Amino acid sequence: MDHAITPTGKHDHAHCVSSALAAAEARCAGTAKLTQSRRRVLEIVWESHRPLGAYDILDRMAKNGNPAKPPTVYRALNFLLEQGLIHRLESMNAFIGCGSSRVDGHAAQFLICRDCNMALELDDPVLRKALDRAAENSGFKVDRCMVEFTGVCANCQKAA
Amino acid sequence: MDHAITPTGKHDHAHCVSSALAAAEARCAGTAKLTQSRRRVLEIVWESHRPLGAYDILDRMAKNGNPAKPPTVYRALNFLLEQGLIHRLESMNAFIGCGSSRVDGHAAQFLICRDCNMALELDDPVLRKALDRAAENSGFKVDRCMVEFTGVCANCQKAA
DNA sequence: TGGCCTTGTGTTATGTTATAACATGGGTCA
DNA sequence: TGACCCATGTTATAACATAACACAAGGCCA
Repeated sequence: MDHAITPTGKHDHAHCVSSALAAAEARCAGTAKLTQSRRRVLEIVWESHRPLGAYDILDRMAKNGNPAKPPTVYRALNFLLEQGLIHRLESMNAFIGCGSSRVDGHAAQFLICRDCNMALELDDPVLRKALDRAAENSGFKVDRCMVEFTGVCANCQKAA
Repeated sequence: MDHAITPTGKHDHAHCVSSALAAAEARCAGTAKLTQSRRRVLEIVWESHRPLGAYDILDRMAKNGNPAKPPTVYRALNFLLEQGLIHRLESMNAFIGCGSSRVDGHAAQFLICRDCNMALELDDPVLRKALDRAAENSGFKVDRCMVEFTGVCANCQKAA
C-alpha cells in the first residue's frame, strides 16, 4: 500500500483510493462488515488528503444522491475509527483516511498545514519510541496517543 | 513555580493556585490586563487539575454569583490561551491551567487519565527534541504541537 | 477639555459538532 | 418460526463555539 503524498501533493489518487478501499475490504472480511453506508463514508473521506468534518461528509452524501442524517455518518465514522481505517484529527474535529497499514492503530502523528489544509501522516519510529518512553516514565498505561502539529507545509512555504 | 502533581495527586493546592495567579499577574503586568472576569475564569480553571469544559466554567460562575454567558467565558479563555496561562486539551474540548513557566507556549504534552480524569502536564526534553526533529524532517514550519495521551494513571492502576 | 481611539464587556441570536432514545428491518440459526 | 444480533432510520436535543452589534471606561493628544 502506498499512499505517500509527495511534497507537491501530486500522486496517483485514483490508485490511492482504490488501494485504501481494497485494504478496507480485506480488513472487514470477518464479522465487521463494510456495509454500503460505511463504504460510502470511507470513499468520501478518501476523496482528498484533506480532513473532512462530519457535516462536510453529510453535505457530500446529499449531493451524491445519498442523503443521510448525522447519526448515520457518525456511526460509520466510529466504525471506521474502530477498524483503524480512518483517523480523527482532534484539533480540527475532522476525519481523514488512514494511510498506514499498521494494525495497532493507537499511534499516529499528523502535520496539518494551515494554508492548504493538507494533513500528512507520519510514522516516525524515533518519535514513536520517544512517546512510548515519556508515557512509561510517568507510570501511565497508554491507550491512545495523538500528536498533531499545526504549521505550514514545505509546499506552501515555497509558494509564499 | 512548582505545580508538580505527585502520583498520589496530593499537593498543597492552595499554594499551587496562588502561585499560578501570581504568575498570571506578573505576566499581565503590561498592556495585556488580567481583568476581573479573566481572573475569575483562571481561578476556576485552577480549582483542580482536571480539565474543565467551557460550560462547566459557566456553571461554576453561575454558582459563584457571577453568572455569565458563553462569549464572556470564551473570550477569557482565549485571552488566557494567548498568554500561555492555560492549555486547551483538544481531545476533550476542555481547558486546564498551564503548570509550566515556559514562555514559548507552543509545546505541551498531556497524559489524561480516563478513570480519574486528571491531566498531567509533561515537559520531557527528549520528547520535545524528537517532536522538533520529526517535523523538521518533513519540511514543516511548526506553529504549534500538541500531544495528548489517554490512558490510566499510575494511581488509578494501583486502585484497580 | 472634547473628540476619538482602543480595549473590554454585555447581549441576542445562531452556527457547528455530536449523541440519546426509540423504532424498523433483515439476516441466521437453534 | 421466533429469538437474537446487527445495522439502519428518525426525531429530538445536547454540547461546544462564535457572529454581530451596542455600550462603557480609560488613555491620549490636538
